[in-house]
Amino acid sequence: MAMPSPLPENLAELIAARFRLLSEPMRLRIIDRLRRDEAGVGELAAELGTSQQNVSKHLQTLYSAGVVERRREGNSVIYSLGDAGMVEMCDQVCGGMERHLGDLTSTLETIRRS
Amino acid sequence: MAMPSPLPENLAELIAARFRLLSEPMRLRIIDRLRRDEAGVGELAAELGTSQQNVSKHLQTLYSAGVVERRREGNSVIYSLGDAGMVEMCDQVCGGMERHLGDLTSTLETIRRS
DNA sequence: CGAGAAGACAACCGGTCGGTTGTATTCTCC
DNA sequence: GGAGAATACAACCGACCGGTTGTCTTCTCG
Repeated sequence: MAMPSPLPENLAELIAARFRLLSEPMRLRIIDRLRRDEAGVGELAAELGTSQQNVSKHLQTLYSAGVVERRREGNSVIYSLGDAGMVEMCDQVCGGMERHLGDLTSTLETIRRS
Repeated sequence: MAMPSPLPENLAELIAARFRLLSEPMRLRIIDRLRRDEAGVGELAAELGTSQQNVSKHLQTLYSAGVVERRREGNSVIYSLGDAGMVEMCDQVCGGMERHLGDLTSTLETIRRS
């Protein structure tokens, strides 16, 4: 897919919003967990070591963006990944970091430059 | 590249920081502009319709993360892209949006769900 | 050397957002 | 129907961050 050039402001905002979804560690960890298997809110909260409310809030964000699907099962709500593209992006950014000579080097580099 | 699972907190933060770089419209527009050709700070500011200070600040951010290279040329400082992976990520997120039935539909969907 | 151009740096402000706390809603089971 | 479990919703707070304003440094050129 070709990006229009110069990138219009409104399109830039749409793309930025997409990246912003993945710019929070907790959301990345939720996606990573759902990548292996669907799960309920309480289950996610327990495994990720945070509150039910926090997980619920992030799941709302991801659901509004279409990243995640949900389905009611008895008293629970089961969430699962609904957008394979997001997982691909996670993998790609990992590749990008590998290209930067590993996490440690990248981190040290950031510190050195700041 | 395989992602470790479950995703450790510190690695999640590194990845999130990477995505956060691309989560701002102005930074995306700077990258998009540099994609075609290298440019100086004032040049970028004029073309993108913002202040010299603002562009300079964003360029510092991108430089610290290794996304952008710089070189002195007389009285100017010329910036250019130094990380091809970032451009690939921009293209991929565009593909993801196309998968969502286009920008308009995606936007309407977001509004409807909020 | 003095003037002016180009860019970097610092302080500040207002909005956004992640996390917490408290509560409302919805379902199950007895 | 009542109790309790699972989840969503709302209000709040503190931190972070984008943009602006002001200034300092560095370079060029006459």
